[in-house]
Amino acid sequence: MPTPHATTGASAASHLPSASGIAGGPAVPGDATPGDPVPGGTPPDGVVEDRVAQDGAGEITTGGAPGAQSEPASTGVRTRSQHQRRRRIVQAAAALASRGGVEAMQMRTVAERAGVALGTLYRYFPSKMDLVVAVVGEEIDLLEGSIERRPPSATTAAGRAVDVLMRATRGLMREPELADALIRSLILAEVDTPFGDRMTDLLLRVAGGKPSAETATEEQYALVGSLASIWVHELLEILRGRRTYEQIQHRIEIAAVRLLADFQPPPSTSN
Amino acid sequence: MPTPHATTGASAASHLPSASGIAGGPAVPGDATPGDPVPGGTPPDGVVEDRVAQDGAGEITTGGAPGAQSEPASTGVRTRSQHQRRRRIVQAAAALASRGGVEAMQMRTVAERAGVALGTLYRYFPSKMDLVVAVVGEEIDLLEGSIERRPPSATTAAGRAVDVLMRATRGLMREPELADALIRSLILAEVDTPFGDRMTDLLLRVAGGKPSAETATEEQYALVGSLASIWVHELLEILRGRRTYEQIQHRIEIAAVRLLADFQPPPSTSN
DNA sequence: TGGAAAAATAGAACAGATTCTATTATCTGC
DNA sequence: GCAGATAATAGAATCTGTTCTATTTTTCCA
Repeated sequence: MPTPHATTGASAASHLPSASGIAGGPAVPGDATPGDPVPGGTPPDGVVEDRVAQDGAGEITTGGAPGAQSEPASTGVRTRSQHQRRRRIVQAAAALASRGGVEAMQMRTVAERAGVALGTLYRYFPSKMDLVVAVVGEEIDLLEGSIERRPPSATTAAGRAVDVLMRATRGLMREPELADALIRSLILAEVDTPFGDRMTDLLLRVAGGKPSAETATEEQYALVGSLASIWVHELLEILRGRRTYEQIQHRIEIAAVRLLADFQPPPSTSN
Repeated sequence: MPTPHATTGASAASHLPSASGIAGGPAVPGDATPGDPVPGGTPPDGVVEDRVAQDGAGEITTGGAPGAQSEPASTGVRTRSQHQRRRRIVQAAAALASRGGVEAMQMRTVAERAGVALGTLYRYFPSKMDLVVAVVGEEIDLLEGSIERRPPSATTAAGRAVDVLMRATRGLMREPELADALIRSLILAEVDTPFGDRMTDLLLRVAGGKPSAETATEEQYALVGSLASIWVHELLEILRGRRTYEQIQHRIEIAAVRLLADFQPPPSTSN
């Protein structure tokens, strides 16, 4: 059995071959035969199609990410190739996770696929978890983009929230293995999970209507946060094969209607 | 850094030395110098005081727990010593986790402490996760016992639910390391998490007032389940040091009031 | 342009979970 | 009381995350 270690994973239902992105992003060519070292040069091209090729929030500027003491040398030099390297790493990681889940996303393998040394990979991402977080970050970026392009239109806050959550759910479920890996890993992470929080902000935006912070009462924030945690839980349940989309949607609706009851009804009848 | 591996853990606030149990159970003598093989015979006595010495739901009857094919030999023989062995294992695991968290709960160490061979440990618990699940099971047993002895008295369903959840929270927080280890592990487990589900049932009981199943509408079950998932999430947040008891209580109250709004108000003015 | 600093690299090394093997102990049915 | 089965044991071995070292590249500045 090639499935040891703590974070055992994936027991999801089906697992479609390609297509990735929490918001229905591009597809994953995914086929490049595994064992394929790619030593020093010749970095593998587009393991994951494109997946919003933005330069995520990098860490490695020059001063060193881990616990380096050397002067932070403000010169954000070498940034170009570093960004590319970072991208290649994240893409390789995502591609690997899309298939075998976290288990397949082994550090050594990611390094190989990305064409970097193991040590380099660790310089960019101090731990596997950090890598996972990075991958998730990209996924969420995709979702936010999707929401912006096609904002939820329901007339009630609950309706809009459910819309967003179900959209996110379907997006994630396109790659059950990846979703499983990411979600579980994030829950464990001690790092500020960009998942729950970003999701909460996103929900607050669509539910409250106003993106401003003043609209967000402490209480509203708590309520939306609760809804987000319920969603995460349901996501885990569907991954465990204990829920269907309908059940999830139903449950989230039930909870959303009560939790977001007194949020300003429709964003406005005009818009 | 002695903190490698995926499931990095514990970043909790304080960590009192002894006392264990989600419901404020007995204390943990915990001190028996670690390295102490205890080869074949002489099993170590009471690593963890007593911790509800019930014979949990064992698995190893004789037919083998894993994926054995041999006839299930109904003869539940050797069960006596096996139960004891199982108990010693779980106790050793709990004791170790009470201190260093999951990290300290190393399979080799647990085996040593329990006085069994590594292979035997794996025969009883196919993976570390299974062991964690077993430990959690005992913790929940303690909570249920506590609830039975001193049932929540609030007049509203929400009030009673909050009472139970906060009691559970405080109980778990007595051993942040253990709590952290257990909760995180469970969330990951593919096995039917005895955590969320058992907690949900417990909540449904105190909230709905009636333990019968007919009272539990599909919807009520969903609502209580949602509350449970919110609680788990808050638990993780407090473990991450991002919440105080007050905040958790406040958030849970906010959610409970709305989610359990139309549950039968007081269980009865009499009682 | 020369060289020091920062990055990368290859690859060994280490740690802990899980597996496997050979051997011994304990039962169970007869 | 014995033979075959099942459990348990000791300990080596495997696997993967993480760390460490020596060396080479790359980048940048005086």
